[in-house]
Amino acid sequence: MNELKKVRLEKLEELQEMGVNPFGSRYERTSRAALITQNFTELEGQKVKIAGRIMAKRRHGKAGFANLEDITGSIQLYFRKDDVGEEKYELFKKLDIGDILGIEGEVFRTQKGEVSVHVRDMDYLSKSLNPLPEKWHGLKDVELRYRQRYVDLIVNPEVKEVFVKRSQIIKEIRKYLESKDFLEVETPMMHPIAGGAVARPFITHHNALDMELYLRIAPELYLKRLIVGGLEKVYELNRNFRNEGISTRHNPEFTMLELYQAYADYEVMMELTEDLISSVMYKINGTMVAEIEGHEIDFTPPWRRIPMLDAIKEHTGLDFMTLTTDDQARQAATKLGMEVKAAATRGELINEIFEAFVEDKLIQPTFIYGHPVEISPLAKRNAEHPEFTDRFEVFILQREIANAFSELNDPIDQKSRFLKQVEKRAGGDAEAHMMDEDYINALEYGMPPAGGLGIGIDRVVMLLTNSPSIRDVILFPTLRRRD
RNA sequence: GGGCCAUUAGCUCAAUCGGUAGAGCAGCUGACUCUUAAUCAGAAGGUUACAGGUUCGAUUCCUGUAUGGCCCA
Repeated sequence: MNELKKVRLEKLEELQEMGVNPFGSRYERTSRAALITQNFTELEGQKVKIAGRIMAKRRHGKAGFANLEDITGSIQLYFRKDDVGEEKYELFKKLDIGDILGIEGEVFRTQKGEVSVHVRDMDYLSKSLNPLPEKWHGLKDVELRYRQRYVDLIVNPEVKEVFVKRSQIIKEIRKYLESKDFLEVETPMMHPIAGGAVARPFITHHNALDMELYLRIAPELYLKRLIVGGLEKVYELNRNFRNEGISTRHNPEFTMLELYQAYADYEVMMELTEDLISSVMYKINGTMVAEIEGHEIDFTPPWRRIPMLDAIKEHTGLDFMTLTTDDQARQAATKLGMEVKAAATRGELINEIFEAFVEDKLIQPTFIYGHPVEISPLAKRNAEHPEFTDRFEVFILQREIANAFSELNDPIDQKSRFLKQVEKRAGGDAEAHMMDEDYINALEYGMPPAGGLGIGIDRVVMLLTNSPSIRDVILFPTLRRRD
């Protein structure tokens, strides 16, 4: 144990010897730190009771100052031996930065003009035993910041701001969807069959049922069962789990909004997406244009809409309207310098070329639509070009933000798509879809045509808070355990 | 999974060519009844991530491990 902690433990004992409980209980506050400054004219000379954490202390012999912080901000405290008495002044002298106090005193303004509380009485609410990081530089070590987010939140005010904003963003999304009559539902997080996305799942085990379960990779198939059931407009805003690598844009558990609207299609979803994200942007930041990582991003709708094949043509010169066979596609991809698997299909290569040559060019909000059917096993085929689907993804600042499509409601086509996925799986693709007979069964009862949309909430929060890493918008990001 | 980088006092950071590991903040002792990164004086605080190796001598060079960061897959 380090010296600093020992000193604090000794102080704790001294407090107890003085008859002071270092870990107090309920404290009725009459005001808050920042409110005192805001309402100074009404509060001047009035008695207030506040509580919070001591973040700075300046002592001058028989008087001194401290700063107390609560959720609203900071307020200066003024202690005078003559006013609080010998015993309480001893307590003030023993105060450590980090201690949590209840304070009673009068509001006044110091000679230098700072609104402060002239302390008359103080209660210990919690003695802090661990020393806090430095007041000026805060906590910089990113590993410590993630592992001990509580310390990060205490000393780095901008971190608190990000997570307050995150909460506001999610609240605004819910308000928006409620105003459009969407019903918020909760579907299982533990799935007997992991479906609805291309990803590897986490596996867990139910003891009583002696059954393997998967943490969900997406709620999609359950939400569409509800569309079959007639709920018409549903959404779920909650966690998904994918057993994949960790990066600045990936966390194994992440928050996703999925919504489904009966009798709509992917074009309705485009309108909804740009309206939802831009209006939340405006509500949160008061502007449609944001400077993010050196780029000026304009969220004003309508956003650019461009077919995937046109985007590829724009950035590589390749026209896949004329490259119609798998063979031609493989040759073209090889020419671009890509490593091409012998069995790669045209649709798969279109997707790979898009990811390799187009994605990182997409800065402004852009709808990319018309994805190949091979990589879209749950999306409706395009009426004119059945090898493509009525699907889109939204990219902002090179990041995939949303994914949506007209939902495939033909159970026979869906079954054959599943079978193709099962084949891929058998061929070693751990991300390929599993067969879900019950989902087919649901579709066989008849699912109205519907538009579906998924939005990566963490990535939206990253954009709206100008955070370069997903770990900056997740309170407790996944880390390796440290023993 | 691969590449590069980082790890030094509670925190933020130094340390020349391989030669006794330093500072600021915090903490401790003392002075100070309007300071606000308070000031002044003094003393203290280190398994240099961990395990090896090379060397008379390693924070420094080499190997491995751990954790983290960035990039790539």
